[in-house]
Amino acid sequence: MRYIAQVLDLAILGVLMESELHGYELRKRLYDVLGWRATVSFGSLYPALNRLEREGYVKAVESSSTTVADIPMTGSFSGEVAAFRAGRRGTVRGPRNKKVYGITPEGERRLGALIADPADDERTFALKLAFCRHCNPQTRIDLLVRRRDELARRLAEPRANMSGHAGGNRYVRALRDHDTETIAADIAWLDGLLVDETAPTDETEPRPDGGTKGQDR
Amino acid sequence: MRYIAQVLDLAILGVLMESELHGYELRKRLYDVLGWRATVSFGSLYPALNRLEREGYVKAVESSSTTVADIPMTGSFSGEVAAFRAGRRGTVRGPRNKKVYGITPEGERRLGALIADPADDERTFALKLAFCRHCNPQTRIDLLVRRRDELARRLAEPRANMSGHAGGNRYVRALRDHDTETIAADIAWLDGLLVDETAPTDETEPRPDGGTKGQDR
DNA sequence: GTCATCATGTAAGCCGTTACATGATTGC
DNA sequence: GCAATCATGTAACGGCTTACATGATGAC
Repeated sequence: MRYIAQVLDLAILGVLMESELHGYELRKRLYDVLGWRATVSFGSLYPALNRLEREGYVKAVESSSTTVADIPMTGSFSGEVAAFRAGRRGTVRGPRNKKVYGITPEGERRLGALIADPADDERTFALKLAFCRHCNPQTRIDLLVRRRDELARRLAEPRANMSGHAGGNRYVRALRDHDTETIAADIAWLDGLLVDETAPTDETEPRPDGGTKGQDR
Repeated sequence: MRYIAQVLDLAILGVLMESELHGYELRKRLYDVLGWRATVSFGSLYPALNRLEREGYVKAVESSSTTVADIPMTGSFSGEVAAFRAGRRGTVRGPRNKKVYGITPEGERRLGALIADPADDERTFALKLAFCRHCNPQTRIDLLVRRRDELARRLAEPRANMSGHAGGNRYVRALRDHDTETIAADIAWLDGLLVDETAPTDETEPRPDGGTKGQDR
């Protein structure tokens, strides 16, 4: 079975959707956005970037104005010389031998497809939600509902009928009870997001009174 | 770096500590105890059992009285014959070609060492807690404190200074806020467990007024 | 000139999965 | 007899990590 929704693809395309970045910076950004949830190592990040480039979803760009912290032209020449010396002439490289990637139109479509793909788990859901503003409202609602249903299913499942035998000790029970509460809270949160989603407010940010977080929690 | 605290070892030794089981049943029990958290596939379970047997932590036992649902002697003979016919004479097998495992004294020590090992993550923590009643109080407290500290660290970390650039959209914010709340709830839960742990109540189960769950949440 | 950090990559291996294969037992 | 379930295993592979290797750049 071929996985469609891979964590790395989602993560990379998602952050590249926001801005052009090179691998090293991309990883940091990913951490900023998703914290401990997405600790991607370089050993998997760089091969993934190369693969995505081969597949045409991202491409190396001149590290131009769009990049966040970009030293305009100082030292750029020596950097280029260094890159030249290093024999890296095949690809587009920036000053510090950086290779800045941008997302292609195909990549954008791919990201949309990844988010829309109904096969999601713990890891992919967070990523999909983080980047779901790039897809249409219905896909977004579907994502939230799907997640909600999955959590509801977990709440409903029998789980540990500890009648009679050892195994139902206090620690297992504590764990199970806490799970139940956490899942219930998650569902409430998702319901809140769904309300926001169906409410016909404009997508622009300000709105001083609580929109995402609010009174129902 | 050699991992000490492997999920499978913890899970297998932990449930075998409760009762003697064969692989198939063990997996179900594991699900009962830990739910979606520990979905171990047979493809990894059986090799792991064999490995643990080689290492002397578990051993095949006569599927005797201790097993939960054990058909005493009916059809047992034909089962043995079948097992004989199947050429399984090397090892101890039950009626349905079952191989029932029990934990050895070395296995118990191993389980204790696994629980005490300070390298824990999301997956191992739950398992350790589930089976921690088999280890001494201080190890248990250490485990809880370690987890608490880790979560507190996550709460404290800067995470997403979204000043200025795209990336701080409402969905990322919703995710981050929800994370914060979940972690805070987890810490409160751990604090509750720690209070229970330090309070000098006996470990026996009854105690009508809330012990594990309580008034502070 | 040297150290920390930035930056990119490769190789090996771990931990686990899915898919497949086999056979026993039970229920109908 | 036949299907569903119980029960155990193997083979292939997938995704990700750690450890290693290389080099550029900036700070001092």
